[in-house]
Amino acid sequence: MPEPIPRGRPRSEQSRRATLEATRELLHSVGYDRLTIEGIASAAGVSRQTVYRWWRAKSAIVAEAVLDGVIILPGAAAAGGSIAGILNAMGASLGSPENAGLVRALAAAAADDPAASEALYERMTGPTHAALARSIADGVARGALRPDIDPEVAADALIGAVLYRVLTRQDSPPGYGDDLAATVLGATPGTA
Amino acid sequence: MPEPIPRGRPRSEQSRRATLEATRELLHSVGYDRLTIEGIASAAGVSRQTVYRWWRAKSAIVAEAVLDGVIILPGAAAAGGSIAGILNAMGASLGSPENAGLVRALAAAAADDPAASEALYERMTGPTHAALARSIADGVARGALRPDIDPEVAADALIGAVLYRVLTRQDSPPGYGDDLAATVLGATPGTA
Amino acid sequence: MPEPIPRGRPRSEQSRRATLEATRELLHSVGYDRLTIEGIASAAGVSRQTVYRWWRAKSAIVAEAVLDGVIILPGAAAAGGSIAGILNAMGASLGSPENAGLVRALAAAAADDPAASEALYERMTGPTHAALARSIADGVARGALRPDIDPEVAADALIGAVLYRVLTRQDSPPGYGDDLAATVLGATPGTA
Amino acid sequence: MPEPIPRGRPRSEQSRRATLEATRELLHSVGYDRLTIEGIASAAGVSRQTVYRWWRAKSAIVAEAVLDGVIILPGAAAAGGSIAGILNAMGASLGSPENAGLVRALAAAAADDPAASEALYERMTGPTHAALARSIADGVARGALRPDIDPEVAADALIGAVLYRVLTRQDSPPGYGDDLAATVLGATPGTA
DNA sequence: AGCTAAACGAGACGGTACGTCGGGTCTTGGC
DNA sequence: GCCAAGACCCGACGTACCGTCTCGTTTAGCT
Repeated sequence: MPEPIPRGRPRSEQSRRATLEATRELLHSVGYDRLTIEGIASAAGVSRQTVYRWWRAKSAIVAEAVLDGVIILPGAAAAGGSIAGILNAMGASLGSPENAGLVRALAAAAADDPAASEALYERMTGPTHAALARSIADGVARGALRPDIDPEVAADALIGAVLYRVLTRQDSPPGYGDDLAATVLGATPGTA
Repeated sequence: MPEPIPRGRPRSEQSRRATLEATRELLHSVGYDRLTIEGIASAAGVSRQTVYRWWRAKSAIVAEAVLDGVIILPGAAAAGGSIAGILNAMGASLGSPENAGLVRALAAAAADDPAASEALYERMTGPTHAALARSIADGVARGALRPDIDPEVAADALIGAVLYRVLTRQDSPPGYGDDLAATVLGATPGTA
Repeated sequence: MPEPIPRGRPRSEQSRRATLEATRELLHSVGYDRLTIEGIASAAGVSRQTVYRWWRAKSAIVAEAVLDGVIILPGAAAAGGSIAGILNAMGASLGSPENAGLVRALAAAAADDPAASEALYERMTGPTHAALARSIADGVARGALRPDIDPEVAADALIGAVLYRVLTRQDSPPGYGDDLAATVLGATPGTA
Repeated sequence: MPEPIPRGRPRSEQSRRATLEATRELLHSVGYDRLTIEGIASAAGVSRQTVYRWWRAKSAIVAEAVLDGVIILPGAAAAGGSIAGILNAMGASLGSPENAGLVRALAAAAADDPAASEALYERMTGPTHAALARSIADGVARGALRPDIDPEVAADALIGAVLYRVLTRQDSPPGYGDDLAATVLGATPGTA
């Protein structure tokens, strides 16, 4: 049994949560570049040492916050829905300035650290990507979508388009999700 | 005449270039997060004060380096080519690890500062986007592409797909540009 | 009976000794300033908490180590001998660099904390001082020493001279004890 | 000329003085052990970095404060006076609790760092020692003092006696200087 | 040629955050 | 109730950069 007997004072789950939530809060308000471990600790009411005990860098805290579901972005949550449903959920929520800022912060975290990048992929874009690809593959199989569509690549394009607009700070108009689906898949929302 | 008569010692163009080039170099080697003004100045053989005299923040230096063409990414350069040509140029060059790193650094800069974001858009993705949209619109007008394609949105999707793969650190296989064009536009490279 | 019945696990004498001996060791090797409770505990193979349970500060540990005889300096031990004998024993042993370092460490401890100071006085310099004063008083009474000598003050001067040379890091030459006795008491070693 | 041309912003003499004076103040109030660079900087109204730029350790600051005359102890100042005059000046001033505390702090600094030790010797005890030795040698030569007195050793004994009483926290009674001179030199104050 | 004015290098300054060390306190489980 | 283990908050350490501020020096255009 490789399970080590726990010794000493157990780790405070409350401190862990407070740290992750403070990180989310600060990511919202100041972005990734101005996010500091000092600031996280003080906002969480936790000592700096405790933060350093459990995380090696600010990107690692962001990664865990994402993996833990403390930071949630819509899209993945709508994984069970239709293609246009997912896209509209993404577009709508990312349209709000605060969520757009959070996405940019997460992109910066991903750019900074491969581990954070992987965490983000695993928890946020990955599931959405998979859901989209599955729906598209299904549509292709049913003959409802063009046969020359590669579902994986199409999912890249759908997610990428939204990401591109957020990073370049272009608002996505209300019906953007529908337009995107129509353009990429050659499908009106209702048909897919 | 709002043009002020230049007095005193003129600004050193050499210092300006050295600063921008050192910035490009460091963006390559350490990324945006670990880029420091101190480091730029010392790598450029320029005093810190001179950097601060001309730029307000590191993101501003990055922005000017981009606007000035000191930092160049392929894609925009291939603006005159065919759709698949542009995509393959982007995909190929971004496939190389060093360029991918540079793209991630620029994405972080864009996430950090709206001004840098705008500069990047104006000089890097914007022209590519416009070229793609023009070519696509042309194809649609000629009847070579599906009529339900919105050229602007399609260009978002094409660029976004590549960006998405770079940010999530997924290598794009050799023929990815072709696949992408086929999937989004329903066109084989040769026909567009 | 004010003697409380001891309950629970008795205090570990081994931990106590190990702590005091580790303290002596570290006082030797790093001095008082760089002496840490953390270091003592780990060198003694004892938990930090156990140290804190029994001592309030590092100076208290030093004090107890002295009182307990774990730290011994010559001089007091030679209390039964002649004046010159005591002085030469002090001079000789303090002449060795390691003992001189220890004396400086103890002086720093004494400077830091009145309680440590008192412990040192009680166990180390006090007995030596008393022995010297007694011998001197005896010599004065016997007419072997000048009558205008105040034995207490003379003892201050003898001990102080050695201490002064150690603190200012001046080596005491071999015959320094004799010179000192001759100068202060007007006596050649043999006559006292 | 090995004189380097001064470049850049000149060092602030005010910051230097403020640092040294804050050090003296804190040495008085908290002693050497609880003296911190953080505390010095904040008491001096100077940034921590500025302190670190000029001094490598707290003992170095103490040393410079002594060498610079920011910390002054009587004795050396009375170097021109008679033997009993010097001793009484030392005794009287060291008798005051605050000065005694300062002496203990300086002793701890000397114990901590050879460089500080040397500075203290050069500026504080050294001159007093030399003055005493000179006066004593003079007395011996004039026949006013016993011929078997070694002036250097006698000076050790006189200074050492005072130092010993301060370190062991024994108050020196008013006439202690006279007693000391009489005991060590066999001389009443008036005769020397 | 001398004067004026701005850019330049050097480098000190007050700061903020870094990542680490140690100090004391506390909370577990085992003895 | 002692003890090892180890987490906790706190404060200081010494370092790296930040952005600002003098300095003396350099390099132009204008008298």
